[in-house]
Formats: sequence, structure tokens, C-alpha cells
Amino acid sequence: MAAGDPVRVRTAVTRNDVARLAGVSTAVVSYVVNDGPRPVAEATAARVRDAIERLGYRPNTTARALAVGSTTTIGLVVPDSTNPFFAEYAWQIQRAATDLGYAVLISNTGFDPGVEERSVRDLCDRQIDGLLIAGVSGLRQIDELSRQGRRIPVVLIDEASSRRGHTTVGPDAATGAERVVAHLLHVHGHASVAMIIGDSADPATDGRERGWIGAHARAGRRLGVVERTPFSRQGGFEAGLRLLGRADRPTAVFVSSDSQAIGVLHAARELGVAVPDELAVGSFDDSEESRFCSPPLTTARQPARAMAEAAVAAVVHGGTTPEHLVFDMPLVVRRSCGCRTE
Amino acid sequence: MAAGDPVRVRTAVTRNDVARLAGVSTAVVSYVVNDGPRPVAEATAARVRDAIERLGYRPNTTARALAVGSTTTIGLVVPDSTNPFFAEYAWQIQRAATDLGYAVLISNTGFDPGVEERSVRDLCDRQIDGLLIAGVSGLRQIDELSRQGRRIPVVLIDEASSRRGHTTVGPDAATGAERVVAHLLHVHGHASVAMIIGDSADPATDGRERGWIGAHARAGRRLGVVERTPFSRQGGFEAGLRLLGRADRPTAVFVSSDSQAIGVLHAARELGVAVPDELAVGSFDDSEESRFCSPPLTTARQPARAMAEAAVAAVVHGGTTPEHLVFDMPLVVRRSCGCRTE
DNA sequence: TTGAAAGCGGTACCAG
DNA sequence: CTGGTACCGCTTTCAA
Repeated sequence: MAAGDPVRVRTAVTRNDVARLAGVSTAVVSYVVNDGPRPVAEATAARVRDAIERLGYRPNTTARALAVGSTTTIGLVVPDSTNPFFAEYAWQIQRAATDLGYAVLISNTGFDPGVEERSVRDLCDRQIDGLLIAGVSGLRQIDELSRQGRRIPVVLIDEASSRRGHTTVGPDAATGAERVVAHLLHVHGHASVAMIIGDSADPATDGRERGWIGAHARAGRRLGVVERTPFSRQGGFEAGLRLLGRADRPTAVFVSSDSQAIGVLHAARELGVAVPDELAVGSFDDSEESRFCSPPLTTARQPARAMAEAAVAAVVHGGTTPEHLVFDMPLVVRRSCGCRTE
Repeated sequence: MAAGDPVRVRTAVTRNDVARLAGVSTAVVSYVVNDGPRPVAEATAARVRDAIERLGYRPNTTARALAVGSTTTIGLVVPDSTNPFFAEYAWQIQRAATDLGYAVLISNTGFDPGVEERSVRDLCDRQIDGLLIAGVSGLRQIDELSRQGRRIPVVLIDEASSRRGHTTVGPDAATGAERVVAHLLHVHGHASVAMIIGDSADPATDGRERGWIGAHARAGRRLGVVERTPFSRQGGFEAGLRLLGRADRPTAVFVSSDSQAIGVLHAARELGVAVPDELAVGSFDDSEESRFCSPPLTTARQPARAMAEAAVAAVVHGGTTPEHLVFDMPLVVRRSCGCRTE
């Protein structure tokens, strides 16, 4: 290496190189790359394009982000992307975001509020343009974080009801739950149905619980027992064991998520109780897993794709006024309830 | 608002504000924030910290990235994060990355090479510090993309064997597969075992296929039939239907992933074929789903966490020489093979 | 120990 | 239509 050589060994080609090669100013390069904001003579533009091509120039997104104040990146924080429903939801979100030119930074909290807060802080520091968060625990702090500096829009996904001051998207969980419980009650004639629900669900706001109660009320039945357990297969398994170990073992149960229901099915199998004959089960989510388990689950369907698209759109057009975007949950009947369909 | 007020309505607080309030230069603010590269008198540092506190100052990661040339972000591209194994792998990767101060940008290709290339290009444009990619199809283009400008390290994850010039991490798939096939052959006495494998797997390099072949060879048995099908529950289901529809229906099958095995189990159920009595199944992955399905799967375990940590470490210390990091796959025996364990 | 200032790679306003 | 140039917010060298 000659004495006078610059230290920089091998750096990316920048708009300076392009400008030099094309014999124009850097401004012009910018104009042609972004097709604006000023017009460029066709001949000049062609020269620039040619230079870009020859040099293999790629604009530096980081630099652009700094200049324009937008990273075209959104943050996604979920409790557990391993849960089949969240896995699908996250996938649809990533997809929708990509379609709009956004990348997504994903973060798992594992249901830990401390982790949640750290994640959000980190994401905000990274100048994301918007935040999608599922199963918020520390909404207050998150608001604070997202508001310092350039206020970044946050939309609460997987939210059963509206939260003041926030745009939220979620299924009409109450109706969905009510549908499956009513199905168990009325078409299969159970006297009442038990419920297994996530221990992180807030009874006051959780639509599933309200729907379960509503179905019983409307039918004039006494509520079944309820078991609270983590939102996981293992959680469902343990709750299932408890439920099936009771003296007054229920004949039907509504489980608040597919992943828990999978656990319940497993518990029933271990204990030798037949589903649906001895225990009918209704579930919530309609993740792909619910179609393939044994027996396939009768469940209320969360339209993940539509919700994902709505959530991404809402956060990207971040100015919009707070609103609650609700999605209907169709009942999908399979065999875990006792039906012979499918 | 007074007439001379700046237009800028409400912008984030920057190190300028901090510097002003603390009565120091911006350089000093930087020194105390980063604890270097120059020392700062304790008294001064205290003033700065105080100003930071009062102003609620948070450094702008984008600006920092531009200045230092590192985004502390890595890219992760996978075919399908909805597949339970990838879901877990991705989760572990995100976790490991977070521990090292990195964020992860995730992208799904859906097994589409075009999407893969676009994703990688986008990620590189975003100046990621490293790329983790599973199931590469267009390695050549990816190399090219990752090398223009500042060469970003790419490590191939979920790779069964080493790829020239690349550091790769993956399980010892051949041994893992061989273990499950041998188990079926020897402890359960099947004459031979069929195989269901992903249609995107390359027979030449895919360890699972080699292991399956090896087990038969070592036992002096004739190979069973093979079905190729997509890496998904649905794919497994369809292959299962085909396999079980054959005149010479196999008595045992090795399936190349848990998600496909779940599909096979479903197919068997639909056809009234008892597992494991009429069809023994061995699988590959040991994702959580395999513990909860019916019957629970005997499978070769991919140590997702260890692989994730190794992959992240490798990509972060991106200078290291290419190497293949192999992880042993223990056999986990459950009931789908015919064992009574667990 | 501290500060001034030159970048990092783009954007976009203001003049010409 | 095009060029010069002042930022965007932070890092880091160099001089004081």
C-alpha cells in the first residue's frame, strides 16, 4: 500500500461517487433516485442512472433515515411469537409491512413487563416509525416512552376492547367466545361449560370471559368452573389436568386459546378421557395447529391477516384518531365439540 | 407563540440541548454517554448526567449508526416463521441477539427465491451488521448483495453441511436422522422405513436423507419409499395420504420435520390407521408441538437455543473464518415409534 | 480535561 | 433544470 493511500480500505459507493461519475451534483442524484422533489432533464437522469448502474450504487437507508426523520421501520412486540397464533399474526404483520415498504423489528416479552418496557424503549431509541404491541402490560410507561421526542404512533393489537386514547385492533372476542360456548350449550346440550383462560387476561376487559358468561346468562344456565393458567400448551395441559381431576368433572370446556387447547387435549389423552365424548372442547384462535390436532378443534377464528393489515395500515398512517378496529370471529366447527363435520 | 419562534414544533431533545443545559460541549456529552473515548472530570460528568435526566434525553440510534457505521441490527431471513421449529429458532435468535445488544429485522420468504433476494437486498440497504439466513436458495446473489459496500457477514443457519466460504450452523442431521431410523429398524423391528422429506431439500446435501440411507445400509436393509412434499403440516398431510394409500403401505416412516409429521399423524387419523401400531413414525426437530400431539413424536432434537446463540455470536463477531458449527441431535423417544416411554 | 470542527450519507431549499 | 450548501444527530480527532 503506497504511503499516501487513504486509510479507508473499502467503503461503499456513495451518491458522491455517482455524482462525480455522472458529472452532476449530489442533489441531482438525489432527485433521480427519489424521482423528486425537483424535475431532472431526461438526458441528465439517464447519465445518472447509468452511473448508478455501473457503480452498483445503493442508497444508504440509515443516512436517509437521519435526513428525513423516518426509518420506514416498525416495531412489533409480542408476548410469545412461539404461540402458533402469534406466529401467524406476526407473519401477516411482517408481510403487510413489507408491502408498504416497512421493515419490522420484532421483540418478545415472554409476558414479562420489565422486558416489555426495555423492548419498547430500545425500539423507540431506534427511531421506529410506529409500534405494534400485543398484550400490553405497562401501557402507561409505553405511552410515555413513545411520546418523548418525536411521538411515535402505537397501536395495540390483540386488544379485546378499546383503550382510551389508543387505536386498537382486535377480534370481537366476546361474540366469538359466546358463539363457541353457545354451540356447546345448545347444539350439544351441555348443562354448562367450564372455562380455561389465560392468567394474564384481565377479567374486566377480556372479551372471552364476558362471552362465556354471556352465553350462560342468555341460556339461563349456571356458570361452569374456571381455571386460570398461562397462555401456552403447557399451561393448558396443567389446567386440563386440574379440571379433569375434579370430582365434578365438566363435560365441556371453552379454552381461551388454541395453544392452551392443545394442552388440554393432551391432558385428556393422558388421563384417558375421550374428546369429545367425555369432554367437549371449544377453543379460540383457529391457528393452523387447530386443524391438525386430534381431534381437530372447534374454535372461533381470529382473522389474522385482516387484523394484521389493519394494524399496519393504522400505525403507518399514524396520524389518525384513536379508534377500535373490531373483527368478527366466525365459528369454525370441527370435531372437538362433538360435531361430525369435516 | 412569539413571532421569532422556530417553526419546528416539537422535536426530540438532542445532545445539543443537553450540552447547552450542562454548559459543556457536545463532545463531552458524547464522552459521558459512551463512557469514552476521552475521560471526563467527575463533576462535569455529573452535570451532564443531571442534564440528561432532566431533559429525558435519549440518544438517537440512527444518527449514531450513521456516524459509527454500525446499526447494531442483524437481519434474519427464514422461509416460514410459522413453522413451529423456525418459530422457536427465531425466538431464540432474537433472544440471543438482544442479549448482545442487537435488534433483529425478520423477513419471511415463503420459500420463494425472488422474495428471498428482495428481502436480503432490503436488509443490506438498511445497513444491517450481519445476516442470518435459513434455507438459502440463491446463495450466489446473496453473496453478491452482502458484499457490495461494507461487506456484511452472513451466516447460514439451518444448514446441514458446510458451504464453501461461509460459516454455517446446523444440526448433525445425518446422525440425527440415522438415529431415529435405526431406532425404528432395530428396536421396533421394521424391515425398512419410508421417508417423507421436504421438496426443497437438496438430496445431495440434505443430511436427513443421507442418515436415512445410512441407517438402512448399515443394517443391510432395502430402502423404503420416499415422498417429497412441502415443509408444512399440509404438505405432510398430503404426503401421508399418498403414502398410506399405497398398496405396499409402509409400517414405519421417518418424516423430515415435526410440522410435516403432524400432518402425517392427521392423515393417519383420517384414514383410520393407528399410530404407532399400524404406522410407526419418527420425526425431526423436537419443536414444542411434538410433545403435545397425539401420539407424541419420537424425534431427533435440534438444539435451537444453542444453535441460535452460536449463530448470533458468529455473525456478530463477523470477522471469523468460515467454519461449520455442528450440533448433535439427541434422539428423544416418545410414543409415535411404538415405545411406551413417557 | 474540554471544545471546535470535520465527517457519516442523504435531502431539499434557495439561487442561478 | 441544476448546483451549492445547510442541515439531520452523533462520533472522534486534534488542538488548546
